[in-house]
Amino acid sequence: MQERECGESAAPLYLRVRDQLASQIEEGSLAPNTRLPSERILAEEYGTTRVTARLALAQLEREGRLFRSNRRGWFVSPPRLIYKPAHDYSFSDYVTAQGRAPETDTLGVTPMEVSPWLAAKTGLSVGDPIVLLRRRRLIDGRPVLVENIYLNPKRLPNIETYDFNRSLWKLLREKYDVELRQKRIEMYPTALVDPQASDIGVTVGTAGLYVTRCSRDADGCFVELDEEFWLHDALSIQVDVD
Amino acid sequence: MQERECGESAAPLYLRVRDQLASQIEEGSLAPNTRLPSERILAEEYGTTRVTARLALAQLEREGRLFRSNRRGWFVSPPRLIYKPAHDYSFSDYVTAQGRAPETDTLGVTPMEVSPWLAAKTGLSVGDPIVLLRRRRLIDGRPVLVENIYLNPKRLPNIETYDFNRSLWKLLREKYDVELRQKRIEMYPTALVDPQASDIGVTVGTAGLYVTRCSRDADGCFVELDEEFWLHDALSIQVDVD
DNA sequence: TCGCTCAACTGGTATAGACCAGCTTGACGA
DNA sequence: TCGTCAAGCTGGTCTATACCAGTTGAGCGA
Repeated sequence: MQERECGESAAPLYLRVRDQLASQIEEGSLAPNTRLPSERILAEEYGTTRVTARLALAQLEREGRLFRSNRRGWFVSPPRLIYKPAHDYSFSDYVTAQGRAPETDTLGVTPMEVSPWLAAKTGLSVGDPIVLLRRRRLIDGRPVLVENIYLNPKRLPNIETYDFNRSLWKLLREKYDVELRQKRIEMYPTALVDPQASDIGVTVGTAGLYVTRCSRDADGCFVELDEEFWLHDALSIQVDVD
Repeated sequence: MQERECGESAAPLYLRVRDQLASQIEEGSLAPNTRLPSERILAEEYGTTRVTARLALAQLEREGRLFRSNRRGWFVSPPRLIYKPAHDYSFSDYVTAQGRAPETDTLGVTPMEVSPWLAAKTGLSVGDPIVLLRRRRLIDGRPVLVENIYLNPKRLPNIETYDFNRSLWKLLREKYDVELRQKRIEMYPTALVDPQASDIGVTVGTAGLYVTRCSRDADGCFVELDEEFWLHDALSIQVDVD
């Protein structure tokens, strides 16, 4: 939208380094998913120390232009995925539609009991049975989110026996004849902490977006509650109303 | 949602400092808007250096639990404002409804011409007249967002002559008989840069949320495009669909 | 050819200082 | 009483260095 106007040498050194890297990204000499030179080399190139180079890199990371892969290096962020949480598209479908390659790992399926927090969100009673499904999703080989999905076994009997590496939405429709209505979506930016950070393979404190969706069927019966922990630079949310 | 399980001394020092501060915030001994001891004093208390203390503080800032006021110190973040961008509530009304005190500053009103970027968003033609309104909004005295509002003077003649410190939404309804339909909302987390960062009074690189809304009236005529730059810890987005 | 080991690299964490710029506060003077 | 100004505080930026932990890739041996 708007670009910083300042190019003065009055700006702090780390922001001048940021500006030079940013313009290389914009002009395309650093393509998406390209790995940058190491912090030590960058520091030397710009005649400064690693601490200052890291400030510049961290600034670009906060802006969503760079990401890091644990102890492997810094990379140029690919474009954000357009994500419409109000729609029922499957992850695979809309990632594919945007020319990217989706993958899904199931991290675990755990039958458990409804906690007070879950009860408040879903309308179920504390102690009711619930099934927790944890998945990790990748785009072009990069993990971009993990999700906790709480499924209502009353509405979805034997749900834990299916294969969750395919589209859950298609599963619900085909096997349980569920048509989702009412959906409440909440989201806010926050930092990723463990266990989500290590599931995604990023440092604790990496910026993220927390998204939660509570879905009910046409009768108002609770079907599933979804908690998603996204990397902050991986998505752009889009919602149409009216 | 989920809390870190680790309390082992194996964790990095800056995360152990983070944990101690975080539990003080949770148990309430550090109330919202309380100022923390200075970085130098915290470093001494925890037997470490300022750099490490700053790592812990920055981590809590990323999580949305602390915020800083330029060269004044670190403060405990108040609860997030529940924000429903799909609704037409006025900022003042929903801030007040949540027991907080809203304020609005008008930063400027500028007639200008539609840029290519704006043309793509609005459907207007490049070079058409448009009015840019820039405002800053505060909650309990803390600036939490700045916004650029692009108003269509064809639909809203003489719009630049009104007082913008009151609700724009009420103004449109009362003076122009506008009833907004169709609304396209997009948002993504990013870092705040100048000029938004200095308008809000935070350091360049502070985490933010970019929200844009494009509104049309019942005839599909473009009314206004809104770009909002929020502090990331100030809000929680809520959208209901179907 | 295949698998393993290990050295060299990466970023992650941490110390110990330094100086600068903006804010706050209190003493002082009009 | 009120405004001014300077001292002392705050965080913001920066240097120089050190060691640790996970990744990578080259080279060796079976």
